[in-house]
Amino acid sequence: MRKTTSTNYINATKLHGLCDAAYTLSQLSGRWKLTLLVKLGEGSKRFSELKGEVPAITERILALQLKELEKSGLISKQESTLKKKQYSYELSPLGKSMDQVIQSLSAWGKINNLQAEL
Amino acid sequence: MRKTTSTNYINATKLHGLCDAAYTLSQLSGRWKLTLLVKLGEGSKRFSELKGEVPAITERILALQLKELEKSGLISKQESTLKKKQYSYELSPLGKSMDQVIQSLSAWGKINNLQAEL
DNA sequence: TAATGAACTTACAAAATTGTAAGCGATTAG
DNA sequence: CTAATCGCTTACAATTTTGTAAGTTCATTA
Repeated sequence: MRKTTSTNYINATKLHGLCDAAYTLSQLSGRWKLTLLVKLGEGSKRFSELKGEVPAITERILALQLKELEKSGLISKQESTLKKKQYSYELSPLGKSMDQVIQSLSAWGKINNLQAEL
Repeated sequence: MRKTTSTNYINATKLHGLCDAAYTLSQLSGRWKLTLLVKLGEGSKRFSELKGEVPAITERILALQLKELEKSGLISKQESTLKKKQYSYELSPLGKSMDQVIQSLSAWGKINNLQAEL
């Protein structure tokens, strides 16, 4: 939980007021969020599928990041109509509207991320 | 300084290997970096000008973020030809190549950052 | 019905980032 | 010559993020 009285928190808020780009970035901040959005861009997936596609993430962090993405409205969680207690995650319309942003980020990375040549 | 043996560090590296977008994001991570790039997109500026335009940042953090941006090659630091010990910062070609990314981030924020309506 | 697996949660610890306060050397203004 | 300003740096503390390890609940499988 964040302390809403800390300078840190207050600064973040101020920043979002004066820089739209920084606001967008804040919605994506968290080690794995962007990658999760990319994966969910391929279609809806279950918790364990995501865990499988991003092996290094721990269950705790995966749950945490999914919850935050849900809270910011970028993804939604659905319960299967067939089986109870079986969920899947998918991009919400807001999440889909990030498409252009994600494309740009990927494109720049593709050109400049030399490490990815491995 | 980052500990290159920590799981945290190793995970970041792995992630950049499997997601270009995440790599790009990592170049922008740091509370104020993106906003500094936006400001420098308007033209080259001096340390104190940047401090003036982003009041909440402290000198320590400003120096830190500028140094990191320089190290990742997104900006460059020039000494004035007229006066010694007077520097200015500007976007490097690599920094300018971020233009499309920054545009997307700004555009999405403009639409979705309700807080900016203040 | 006991065992298994999915999707988490909890308590804790380590690491990373950000902020506070003060100071310092060079240069410039007075 | 002296004081003020610029562009930092240092030592330290608070905050935030990320990871470890273990446990829980419900539902399906054997």
